[in-house]
Amino acid sequence: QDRSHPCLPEPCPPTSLAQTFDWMKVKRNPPKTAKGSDYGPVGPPGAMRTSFTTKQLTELEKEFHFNKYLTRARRVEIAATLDLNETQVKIWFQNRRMKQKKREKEGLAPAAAARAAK
Amino acid sequence: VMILRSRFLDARRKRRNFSKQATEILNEYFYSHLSNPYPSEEAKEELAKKCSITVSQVSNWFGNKRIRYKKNIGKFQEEANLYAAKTAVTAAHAVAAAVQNNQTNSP
DNA sequence: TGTGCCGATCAATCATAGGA
DNA sequence: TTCCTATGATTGATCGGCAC
Repeated sequence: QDRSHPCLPEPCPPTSLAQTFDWMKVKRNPPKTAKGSDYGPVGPPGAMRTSFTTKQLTELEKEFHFNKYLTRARRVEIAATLDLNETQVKIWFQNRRMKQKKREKEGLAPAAAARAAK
Repeated sequence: VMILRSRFLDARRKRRNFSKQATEILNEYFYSHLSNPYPSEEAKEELAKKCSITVSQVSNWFGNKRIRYKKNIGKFQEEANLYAAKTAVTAAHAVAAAVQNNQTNSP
């Protein structure tokens, strides 16, 4: 919770006509990716964006091909096998489903667009 | 190290910059809605059509624009004033046309 | 009251395009 | 060609809302 420093100047250019709207102040909470166990070296506070390994991504893709949705049991199993949080696995599947939907959508639009363009 | 991930799986990242006119249209929308630059799905579709790009690309453009704008507002000041002036002129013309039209068709 | 999903978005990063 | 900045795309994770 140290993101909001109490002494930030935040000066506005003199001849600035543009205002500072709320959307420009939006700040998200940092990822709370604390592994199941613990870590000693570094990584004390919250955490950072996890970078999945090729192996983890390959296994996740393989599983996704088999099942678009996971059961609690399967999620636990995969998380343990790939050394990830259950949440990370859950979120990965969620994002993967959205990605799939987006691709299907984009995969049909071009055809229609090409037809409409003629 | 193993960060070599995408090197393999992302050969598709062959991007092309949008046309100058497309960028012009997107910027006009962005700066004329600077108080809330979040186009609705319908607005995105309309922009996509005008710019000849996909709705996803419009979303990407606004996402990148918002983040980069607030990251360094000063850097975009010049651009912001440029488009603000442009839309102001457009608005003025619209008003003038409206007045003209009102005088012509006043029952 | 708690959990998962959706849709949108954020934020950091990747990789290329473009200019000096 | 080399170096640096601008920019489109990708993606792990967050936010608000909804359903159960």
